[in-house]
Amino acid sequence: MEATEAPTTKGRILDTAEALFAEQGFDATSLRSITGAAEVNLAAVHYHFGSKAGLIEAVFSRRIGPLNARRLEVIDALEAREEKPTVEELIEAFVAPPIRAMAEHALGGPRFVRLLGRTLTEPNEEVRLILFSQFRPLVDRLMPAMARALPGIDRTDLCWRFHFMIGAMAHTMCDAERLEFLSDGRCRLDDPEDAVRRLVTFLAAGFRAGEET
Amino acid sequence: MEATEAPTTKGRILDTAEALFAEQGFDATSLRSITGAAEVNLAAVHYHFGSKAGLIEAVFSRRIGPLNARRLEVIDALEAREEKPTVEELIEAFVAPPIRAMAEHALGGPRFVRLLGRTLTEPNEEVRLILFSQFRPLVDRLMPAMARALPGIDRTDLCWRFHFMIGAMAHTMCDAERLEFLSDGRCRLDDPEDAVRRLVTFLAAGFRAGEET
DNA sequence: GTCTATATCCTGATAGAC
DNA sequence: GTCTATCAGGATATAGAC
Repeated sequence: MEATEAPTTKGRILDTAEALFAEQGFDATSLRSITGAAEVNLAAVHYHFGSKAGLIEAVFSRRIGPLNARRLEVIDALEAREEKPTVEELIEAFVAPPIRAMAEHALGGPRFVRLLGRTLTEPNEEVRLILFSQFRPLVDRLMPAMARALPGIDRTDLCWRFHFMIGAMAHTMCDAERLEFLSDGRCRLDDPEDAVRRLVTFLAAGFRAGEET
Repeated sequence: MEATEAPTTKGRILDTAEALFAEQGFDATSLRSITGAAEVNLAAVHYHFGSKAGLIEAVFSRRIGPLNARRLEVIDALEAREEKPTVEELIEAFVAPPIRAMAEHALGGPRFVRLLGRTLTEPNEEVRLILFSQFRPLVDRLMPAMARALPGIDRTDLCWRFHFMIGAMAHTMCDAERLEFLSDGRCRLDDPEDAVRRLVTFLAAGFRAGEET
């Protein structure tokens, strides 16, 4: 599927909805503002997606599949290798794809990444369920691998730390403004590799805390 | 000011709005649903708060003041002491009050904490500004103290790590459900002291990563 | 598939009696 | 301070022509 599907009506709606949802949130974005900006008729939304909820789901499923596929590819490669994957490598496999995607048009760019990050703390029940189901297979692959990489850390701690990791990652994905604010402009999010490196360093140390050596 | 102000109309509106905002978000919560649940007249909202935006601001300012005051108290005590505050102590001063507040009626309990956590990634511009201004003095006290506690970490790294800390904390505050989901029920948020301990351990290790010893 | 026109409902806000 | 009644506008969704 194309990154930007401007030619077709359906694609234009998806692209515009993604952008407006990311900027304003779901409830604050009306179908009228979407169809207006996309220069498409209001009724086209209901024709192609059935309802607003259908459109929201479509916006997510278009991007999350490829994103999680990329993470799983990296994990597969790491586990097929002879040496055991390190904590750093596993964390990077999880954290890097969305952050790198901020610079990649094909995965929705900063617009979608910000939307995804914010949606990780979204109250809307429908949206939660979509994300839960999409993330389940990923968590089921990653958690055991992390456990093997960190034999000194007990399972409960591992879960807590995984939770903290999601929080740090989500916040990095969606709140470049606050980062600039509290660093007085010192830190910026324009170099994804720099951000990934700093995040992985931080998280790996956190995961290793108290490890028996 | 009382924790729950059910007797007065104004207080009932605040309590109910806090609860509904936390469950559904700001846009999805209508004034009618608030006044309905509070068993108060619709017009009372405009009489007491002027507008919906005024109500939102009131919901926050009632709680954030005391919460940040508590953090500053602890930081003051740490800095008045003879020995230099440790990273762990400073992190706890920042992170513990909201997590402990989940068990404290006086600070709004889990309702408000969840609301605050979610609002840290809120797109609504007005709400962002309220939070930014309330957090500025806290950041200005805490960052230099952290820098003194971690002389081996450069300023830019410190800002990034502070950012990661906010993410981990916010996620812990607002997403107990996902924590249970990904831990298959192993981790629960019902013991605040346990959560604080785990979070502080994780974050302190992250902050110390690569420290010159 | 795309359009116009419209149905139906809900939103925040206000005027004015009590 | 609290109420009723209502305004003006925007929301999602749909029916039906082309």
